[in-house]
Amino acid sequence: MRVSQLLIPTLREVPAEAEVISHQLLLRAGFVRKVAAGVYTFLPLAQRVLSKIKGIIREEMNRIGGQEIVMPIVQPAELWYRSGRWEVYGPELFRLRDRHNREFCLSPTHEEMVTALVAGEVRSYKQLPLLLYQIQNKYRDERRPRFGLLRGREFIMKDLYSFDRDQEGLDLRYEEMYEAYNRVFSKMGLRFRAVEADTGAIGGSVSHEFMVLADSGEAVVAYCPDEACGYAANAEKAESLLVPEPAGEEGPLELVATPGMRTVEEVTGFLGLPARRLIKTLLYHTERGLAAALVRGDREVNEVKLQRCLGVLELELAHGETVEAATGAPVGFAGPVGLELPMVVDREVAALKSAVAGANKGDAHFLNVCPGRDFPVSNVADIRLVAAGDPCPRCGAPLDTVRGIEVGQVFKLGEKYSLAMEAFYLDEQGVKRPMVMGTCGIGVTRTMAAAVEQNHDADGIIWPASIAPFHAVVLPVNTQDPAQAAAADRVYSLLAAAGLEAALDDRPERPGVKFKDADLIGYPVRVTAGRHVAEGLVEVHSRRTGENVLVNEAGVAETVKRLMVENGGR
RNA sequence: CGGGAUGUAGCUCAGCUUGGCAAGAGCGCACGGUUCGGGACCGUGAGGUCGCAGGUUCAAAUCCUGUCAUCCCGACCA
Repeated sequence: MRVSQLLIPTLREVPAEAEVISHQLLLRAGFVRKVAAGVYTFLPLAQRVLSKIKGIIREEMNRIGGQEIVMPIVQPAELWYRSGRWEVYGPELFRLRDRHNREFCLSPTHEEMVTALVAGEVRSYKQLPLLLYQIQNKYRDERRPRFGLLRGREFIMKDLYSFDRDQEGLDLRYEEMYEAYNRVFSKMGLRFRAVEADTGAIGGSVSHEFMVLADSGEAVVAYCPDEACGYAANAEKAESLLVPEPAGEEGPLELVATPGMRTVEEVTGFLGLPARRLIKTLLYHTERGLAAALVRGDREVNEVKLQRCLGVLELELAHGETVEAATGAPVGFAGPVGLELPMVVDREVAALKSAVAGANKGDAHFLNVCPGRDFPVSNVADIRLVAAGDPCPRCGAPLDTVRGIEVGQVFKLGEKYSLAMEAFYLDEQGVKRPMVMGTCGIGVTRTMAAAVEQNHDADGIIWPASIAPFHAVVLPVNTQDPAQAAAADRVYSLLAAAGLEAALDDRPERPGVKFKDADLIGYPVRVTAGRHVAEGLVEVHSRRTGENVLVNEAGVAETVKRLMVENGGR
């Protein structure tokens, strides 16, 4: 395609609204334009990248037997009432009413709809397993859209739903989806890691997330550096081995004055004790009232784990006034002794022999607090956040952490939706059974942005060849020079004949502009027809490695292919 | 949801404190010319309801009130 005819509005300056690098580069390189907060138009280059990403996904979904369908974006509330998620989903669900005042929502996901479809159309075990998927717009009214395409309110997602006869079938399906996802992201040329994950709002039991590794990622992954072990989990979910801590002698409960000592640092500094000997008591507000969470002073609460443990939908750290009203002491002096609230005790706290804790009284703490003796430890659980250096739950090696962008997730849903939507089948004996479901999703637009986050330099984007908008750009240095223009045209035709997608930058711009744009847009390979055309040679340049080779026209296609492979092509 | 900031040409921004000549600059765009291997130069020109509404005033981009939008930070670790 001729660049002079393409809509590629590149920008010299960084738009003021863009903070993260993928957002800046996608705007500057002419891939996207913002329409509203978290809502974007995809211009031709972006559309080409998205097509490549979708193509790779389709190949792999089809390979495991997936059948592509398209379901509506606008969904009747009735479907969501049936699953209970009309209430559960909260303000993130885009809700609307039609002229008859009937309630609808814009779909954030399609479990209800696809299950209702299958419930109506599938009757027999002979029709199972069934895998349906779609690549469709999704809507989430984010509390705060940000990071450009990484957290939008409208985005493109591939979602697949599997329907099996039983748990064994689901287990098999899960393996297939997991492997398919590994192939998908490998083919995209991205550095990624599959990690154990919490199942969140969609519900279900087992889940893995696929993380594109990038320092700018929002998610933290804890992983075992021992390749043979291979443990890796989202920090929201990650566990660690319980290490018994020699934690002092039992002694009589003692009240000490700790005037103005509110924080862990202040209290431990004042008393001359390590933070791991302190019990931190956090009060949380839930829809079922207040609850207390107890972790060691040197630890942080993992709210995802806590929420799961309490079995609540809302979980928010209580405000200062609430804490005072509940404990009778200002913030900083809460403790478990005598506290009349449901309590979740972290297993490390339960393991302490003697500790310091707030006295529920202003400017005072208790010494020698003994879990079990001075307060009940009926509800013990792992509710702490892992940290780098904690022992791996599988092999004990110190865990490492890395940041990532979640681009895909695989779930086992089980029978939750098939029961709610009455998706049953008859087995060989004529017995009615609920289908057992699985699901997996890939954020298509987010993957594009994540690819940029991971693959760029000071000059612009460096697309992996398999998802690049074009494989190469052919760049005549001086379009006024008939020899260069003609050589560029010939090379462009040769590349097309070799099955390569090339763009021809035939704009009558000065060379500097075209070179800058080529770098910014991130074509994996650039073929320059310039001063060496007189000798019958053109330059082939790798965007990623900077490798530059002079070849004659007959060798161009082959050289481009070689450089593409080195740049994540296939 | 709480806090902060911003809104002036397609983009980046100045002007606002202290109201007052015709509302500006750079880039981009159009035309002419010179240039042509890493975002050229000269000349000419087009382009703006100063986010929107109301108010104060002889006079508002500038002051006041409201509103909308966008961005950032936070959403409490006791």
